Amino acid sequence: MAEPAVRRLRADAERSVRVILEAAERVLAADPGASMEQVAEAAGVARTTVHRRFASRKALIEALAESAVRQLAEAVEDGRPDTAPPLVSLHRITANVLRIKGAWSYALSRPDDEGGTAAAGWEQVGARCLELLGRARDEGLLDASVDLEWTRRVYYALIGEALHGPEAQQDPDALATLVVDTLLHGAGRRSGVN
Amino acid sequence: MAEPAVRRLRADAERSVRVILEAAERVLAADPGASMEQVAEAAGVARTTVHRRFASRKALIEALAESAVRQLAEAVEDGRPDTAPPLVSLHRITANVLRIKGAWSYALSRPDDEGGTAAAGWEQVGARCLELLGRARDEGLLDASVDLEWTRRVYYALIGEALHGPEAQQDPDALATLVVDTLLHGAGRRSGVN
DNA sequence: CAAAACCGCAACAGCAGTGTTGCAGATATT
DNA sequence: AATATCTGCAACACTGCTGTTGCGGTTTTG
Repeated sequence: MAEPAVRRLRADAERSVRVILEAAERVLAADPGASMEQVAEAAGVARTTVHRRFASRKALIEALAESAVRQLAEAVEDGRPDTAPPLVSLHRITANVLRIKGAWSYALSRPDDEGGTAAAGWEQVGARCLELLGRARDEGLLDASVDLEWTRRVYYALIGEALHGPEAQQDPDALATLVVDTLLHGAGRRSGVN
Repeated sequence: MAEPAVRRLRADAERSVRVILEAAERVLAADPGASMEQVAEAAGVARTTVHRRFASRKALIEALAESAVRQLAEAVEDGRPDTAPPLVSLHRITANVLRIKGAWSYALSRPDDEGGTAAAGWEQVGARCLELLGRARDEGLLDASVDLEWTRRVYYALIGEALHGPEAQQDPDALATLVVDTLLHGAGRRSGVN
């Protein structure tokens, strides 16, 4: 079952796939409507080669999303969301995800695509995130009255926002601190309570 | 100066413009790559009529953005951002903006378009928002150490997020409360301090 | 009511993007 | 070294969207 259904690709072909996916990310992030031609050019490859590796434009984008969401899921798991203390895990995951999402911003920009292999990955990430937030709430890190779904969406939005402005230049840990801090305390006045 | 450079449109033509803009919002919100044909059909109008009123696809989208941003600016001003108490103004503006942005989500989805008439409107809205937040900080509503730019972007993101999920069905005031509350306090545990 | 403006309809030209095929030469695999 | 695979290139058909023009009929305006 672990063996691929199709015969394994030759080394250079596999490299082409990688290069094309990376180029697609760059080009489509700059212009979501960009053509296969532009992707091919950015990859330093002929347009026909792109079509050889990916049956259609749709297939390319789906493959891109799947590749990225796999890395994202890995980034989440690396933060040990179900064993480490919630605050620690939250910080680690945030830093990891910021790194991945910075590199694959386009590929990860359509979580709700319906009917793709990537959808499953998104559900896993979403579930893990909810578990973590639930644990955080149980341990008193989050207010008992918060809506976890809403909190998760706010968390996603903060991550997305942190990657856009000038602060995106900061090192990942500082950024993660900003995101987590904002998520937990907002912008209101601190009452000396940490 | 106040008189239009072009001769005033006939009543039915002006109505066409409005109908087309509303249809464009609906159609493009569902699919940003939708064709003029689809817009025309949704508006109950021939495709050529769309082209008669808007020189090009680009012009249509620009007009749509401008119309929406004008309403947005109005919604902000209605909240009296520079006279009312910050918290009151913040709540009112949030409710107003949620209403407008709910109706024109596509038209308002590209604040940084560069080189359009709408850009000026966006700058005005952004400036007003910053002023308000600055006043809120001066009066102790926001923490003295917060970055106003970051706070503003978080505010925008929260508004955008509030319009997507299930909570979007709630009445505008409850929604505004959720947004403002999250902005000020985040999701962390409340320390009994209001 | 008469002029002007607007609309729908049909037809057209043009263009850009997609996806396919065939072949000759380069590259990896055994 | 022999074979299978991959690539670039050129060409092609096809589709869908844009933008334009002209005309006959309708609606607003003054």
